[in-house]
Amino acid sequence: MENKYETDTLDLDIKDSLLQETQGLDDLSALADLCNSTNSDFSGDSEKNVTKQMDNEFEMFERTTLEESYTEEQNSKVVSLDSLSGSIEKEVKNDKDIESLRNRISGLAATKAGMQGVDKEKVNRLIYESSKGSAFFQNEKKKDETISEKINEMLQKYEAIKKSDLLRDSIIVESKIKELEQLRDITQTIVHIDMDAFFAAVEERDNPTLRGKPMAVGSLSMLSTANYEARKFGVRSAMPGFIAKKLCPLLILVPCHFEKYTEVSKEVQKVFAQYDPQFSAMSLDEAYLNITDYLDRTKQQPAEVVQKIRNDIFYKTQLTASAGIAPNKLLAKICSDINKPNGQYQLESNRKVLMDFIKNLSIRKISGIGRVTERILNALEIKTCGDLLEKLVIVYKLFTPTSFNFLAQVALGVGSTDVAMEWNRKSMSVERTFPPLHKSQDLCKKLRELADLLENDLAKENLEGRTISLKFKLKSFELFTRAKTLPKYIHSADDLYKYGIQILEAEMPLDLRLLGLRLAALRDRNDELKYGVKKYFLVKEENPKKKLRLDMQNSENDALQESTFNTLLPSDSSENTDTPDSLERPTCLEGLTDMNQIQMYRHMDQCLDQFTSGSSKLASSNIKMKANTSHKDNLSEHKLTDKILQPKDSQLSTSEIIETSNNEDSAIIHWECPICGQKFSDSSELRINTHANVCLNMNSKKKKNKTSSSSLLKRTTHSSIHKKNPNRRKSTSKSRIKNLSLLDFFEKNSNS
DNA sequence: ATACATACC
DNA sequence: TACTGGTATGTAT
Repeated sequence: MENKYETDTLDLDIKDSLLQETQGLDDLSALADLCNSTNSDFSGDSEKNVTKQMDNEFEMFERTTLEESYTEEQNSKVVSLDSLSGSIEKEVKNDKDIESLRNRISGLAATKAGMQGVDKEKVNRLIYESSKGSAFFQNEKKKDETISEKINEMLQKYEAIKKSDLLRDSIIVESKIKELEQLRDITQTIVHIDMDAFFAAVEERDNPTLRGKPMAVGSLSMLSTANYEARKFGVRSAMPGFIAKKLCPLLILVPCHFEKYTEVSKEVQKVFAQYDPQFSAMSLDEAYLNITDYLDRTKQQPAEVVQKIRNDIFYKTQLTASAGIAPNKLLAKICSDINKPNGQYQLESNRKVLMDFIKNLSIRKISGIGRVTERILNALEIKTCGDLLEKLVIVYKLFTPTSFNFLAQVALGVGSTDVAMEWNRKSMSVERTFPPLHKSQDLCKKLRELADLLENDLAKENLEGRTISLKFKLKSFELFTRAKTLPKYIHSADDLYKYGIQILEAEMPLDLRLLGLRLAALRDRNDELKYGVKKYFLVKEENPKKKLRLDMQNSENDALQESTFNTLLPSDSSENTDTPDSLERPTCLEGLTDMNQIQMYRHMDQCLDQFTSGSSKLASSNIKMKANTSHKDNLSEHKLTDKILQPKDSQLSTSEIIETSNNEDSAIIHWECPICGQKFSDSSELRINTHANVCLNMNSKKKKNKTSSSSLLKRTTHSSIHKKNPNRRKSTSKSRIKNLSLLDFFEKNSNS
């Protein structure tokens, strides 16, 4: 069977060349990006050594060659970019890029061992032809150049730093290392389990005809996963099917059956649950388990337990899995790859063993270090975790604190053992690629489809959100996002469309190949009921017209809030003795019922519509349709958010609304806006916050002067040591933000 | 808060 | 002909 696909010779050649040039992996760069821009495996697997090496081999070719050409191009940029590109153009014939790409990949991969200096001409041709033929390639190339620039900047810094005195920094880094050593926990037994070529394996299982043949799950546009036969040809996950077909003409494409994989995944996860009920699934085919308890209970060895898990999986699903056993997630993940497929690897829970293990480990193996970071680190001559440890001072000087923290942990093989952490979602989105569209009508239709899809998904989890964002991918593959935080929570397709279209229209005309719609700042739709208005407002008992007051301290504490509700509040009043007039404005909190809600809602909607639709008119940025305009031109145009939000005459319109809708007879007044004085008969948190936000936006834009309070909202750059996800419930942090912005407003008022 | 980039599967 | 889709997070402004 193998002969049929002529894999034998290829195999050998590749193995040979790999042995001779293992360090070829060190030269990394772009073409991998070009052929594989979005990362890696869907059903995340690489394979057993031989095939794995083959993958690497292809990558190696792609990367080294492009690296060279880019470097060359960049160097010559200094001299004369025009002359160079001109010469390339003359030099190169317009063969079909398809053909040449195939030739290069298969041909050069097979002869890699001897092809050192061979190919500059060929490579130039490849770039030229691909550039000419494919917007995708062009875009990737541009991205790559941006990275190269960044790297150059960094290297310049590096030169400067090398000369400086690093003693102080070394001490800091040393203490950081000590700190991490203290933190190191090797008492846990963490397992990372990863199904082998998951999607493909399921398809093979259900259709044995496919076995032994190169096969991939996906379409001509994109593959999810390839089986091991296919991988021998260089076919990989996240590769477009039409390229895979060129690498391997006999490749069988099987369409994706996601529901089926989900079903199988459930079976697999049942097995996981028996060994660790708290296991965390990273995707359909992959999970972390902490089997420490299980080992204690059953007095078994890790390796035998993991073997059992894998047996169970096979028994239940007829599918194989690979596993890594290690003292933390970072290491377990790496280990699961070592004896893949259908194998496992245990890393002893011993500091020395583990340090030796990572010493020569390519940084790229670490989850979280992708090709960009890899390139950057490589530029600093950091290729392994050992290098990383050695050069940690440099890393400290050149990277942000967050990145340094992460890399320091990597360098020491320190990782989280926290498998049970619950997850909660922060956003929900849908996006679709289509043949480029430019007619606004068509685009609107697409948006509508997305809105319907998203509404559906949101409903499944009973979510609503107030930050809506659109994603645009131009025909040229350039990517843009536009987001807007609304003054109210939304979830319906109508609302998603209504607000989405405003953003979309503001950017037209567009020539898009993809449109995406996302909703963030989510909360459960019941939260509005659960965390009622009392949280934000406290009442001064002795005052007949009760006072409104911000409650920052108690916003998260229902019990406390309950108890203080009928008292005047503020424990923090001492520090806020300078409270502005606005706080003294009488606000009625009597009878927290929801009378006249319909009218209220109508009013708010009008108010909001006024607010938001006024904004879209002002927006006029156009995402460029042609490659003529430069990216930077574009960037400057993006800064129109302020304009969008500028209320201008919205003050007027609001008061108009007040007058029209605030019918004296009908409304029982429950509260009065401390900002604009508007009276409301509704008491729900959402309405009040919604209104407050509108007012805040209007008023804060009116006053241009910034106040000290804005520093409250500023992020602190030097943040936590270990960026562990605190996983707070959403509404908590959000309440805080709201309170802050309200406070912000009041302080501004007091200052003016 | 927004835009964009990187990363993961 | 044809280069994904969903989510999180880091970085810069």
